[in-house]
Amino acid sequence: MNHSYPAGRGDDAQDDGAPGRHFIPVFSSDPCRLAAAGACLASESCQGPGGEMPGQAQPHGMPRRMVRRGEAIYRAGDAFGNLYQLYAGSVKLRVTCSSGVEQIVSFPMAGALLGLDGIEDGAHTCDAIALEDSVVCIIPFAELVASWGGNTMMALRLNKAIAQETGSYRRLLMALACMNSDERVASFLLDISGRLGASGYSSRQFVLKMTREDIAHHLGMQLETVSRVLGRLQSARVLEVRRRHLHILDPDALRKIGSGY
Amino acid sequence: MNHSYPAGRGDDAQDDGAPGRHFIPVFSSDPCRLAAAGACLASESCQGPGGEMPGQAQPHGMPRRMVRRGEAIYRAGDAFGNLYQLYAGSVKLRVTCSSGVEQIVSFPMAGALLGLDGIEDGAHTCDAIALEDSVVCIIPFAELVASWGGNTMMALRLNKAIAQETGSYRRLLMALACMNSDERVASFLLDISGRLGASGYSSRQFVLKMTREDIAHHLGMQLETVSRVLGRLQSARVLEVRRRHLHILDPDALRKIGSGY
DNA sequence: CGGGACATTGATTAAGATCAATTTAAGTGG
DNA sequence: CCACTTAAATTGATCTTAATCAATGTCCCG
Repeated sequence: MNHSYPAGRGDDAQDDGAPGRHFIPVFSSDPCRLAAAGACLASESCQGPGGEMPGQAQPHGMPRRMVRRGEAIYRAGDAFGNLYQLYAGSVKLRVTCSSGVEQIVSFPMAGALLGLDGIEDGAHTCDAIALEDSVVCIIPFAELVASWGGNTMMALRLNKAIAQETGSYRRLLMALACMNSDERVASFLLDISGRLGASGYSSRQFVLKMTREDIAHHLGMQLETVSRVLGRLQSARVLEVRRRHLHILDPDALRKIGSGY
Repeated sequence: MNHSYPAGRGDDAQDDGAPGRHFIPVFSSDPCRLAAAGACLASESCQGPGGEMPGQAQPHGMPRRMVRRGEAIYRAGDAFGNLYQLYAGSVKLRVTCSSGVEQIVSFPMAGALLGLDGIEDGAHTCDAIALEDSVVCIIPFAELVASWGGNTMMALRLNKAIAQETGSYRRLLMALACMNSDERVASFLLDISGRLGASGYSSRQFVLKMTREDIAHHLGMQLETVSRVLGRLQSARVLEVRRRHLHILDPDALRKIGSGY
């Protein structure tokens, strides 16, 4: 019962090949991990080690912007001009439909490319709201395209990025269409866990940056239901939940639940 | 009560600027309407009037393929090599998840570009199943990319096509997350109606090419529920339903329901 | 040390799933 | 062309899940 906060204290350093980073910092001080993944669209020269986190540094030659918790990076209706690479922090992408109901379409984390929703017809359709103080690299779209200079590979890279977004929507679609609330929450947690793990954080212990209401609006359910499911998973000794602090006790059980028993 | 089948007999020829085509033929004999819309990716030369429908003609210089009802154009797991432009007919895009539950992610109609789900990681993730005898233009992806020859405009056109697919998934997502079954069915019918209207068919009277089960699997509900909703809409004099034959009596009422009253 | 946002928990209700039985239409082959 | 076969659709009865309404608890921030 005597939890050692802050959560993220890794008892799973053997988790995967990632560096043992046991705390989840508010600000990441990594070099652009997109460059490492070959996924950085900004420029080929984005390869510097740059381990420091200077307030206004521009390792890509691209401007950065700091966004405080709750602030928008862009809003639905804004003219599409830039893509944004989320350098540090986390974000919710929200669509508000005419009747005022809101849906969270995704929770991008550090490394994600934001703003693709503006490509369809020149205006953004989502609000991108920071869930914590965050930093984005601003990538002017016109410059990006110009920088390709007829290099088809670069164009295909963007294609793939958009297609990946499509794919993630398709997966969420499946969840909403065919899963019950337990399954939805389980697969949501596994998604978060997996992405944190892939970024080198603990995939077993972490802090949710979003409210229960955000999760509910993401999974197409009510916040009370989210709370109840978490409670149930805790009773079943699959999770340990303390507010936003989450500890996955039994990943296998969670996976089983997430894929429909 | 004495319906004049086949449905599609337009009592709404004034519907929009489209040519008065009152029956829905199994085979369309239109020229590539994608060329007209500037959306044909296959080639710039795809502009011929070509009103005839020769079995193996290749107006794009691209091969065509005929698919019979129930056949797959491609299947999940197939290596991604081609895009397909649906020249005539209609299709369901189906994802089957590990637990065997299936979800219909979309119902592409004539003009649609198929196969984009393969771009993400080189293999298709959906089955594309013909709902009726259909014809597709096969567009080898490598050739398509090669044909751009450094022309960024063409790359951007494909970007936009993928982004549109993303957008349509986002809209379906909203429907599944925030709408009740009446609203879902109404907005589904409006979508079909709108797309038929945009293609020059009657947007008021048409034949659904898919089963109730397909619709249910698209909207995340049970086929019985689809049937009941249609029954209710019929009682409310919003629709006239006869099996697959559908007549929208009160489009305004349907729109109201579709957007949450 | 409050004050307010966020979260949990309980009781009740309603929407849709599920189970089950017909009904209807569309092919199919004699 | 008609009887037969089968897939699809409708309809009814019941049950389950999650929504809704409401109260209370807890933590974080100033």
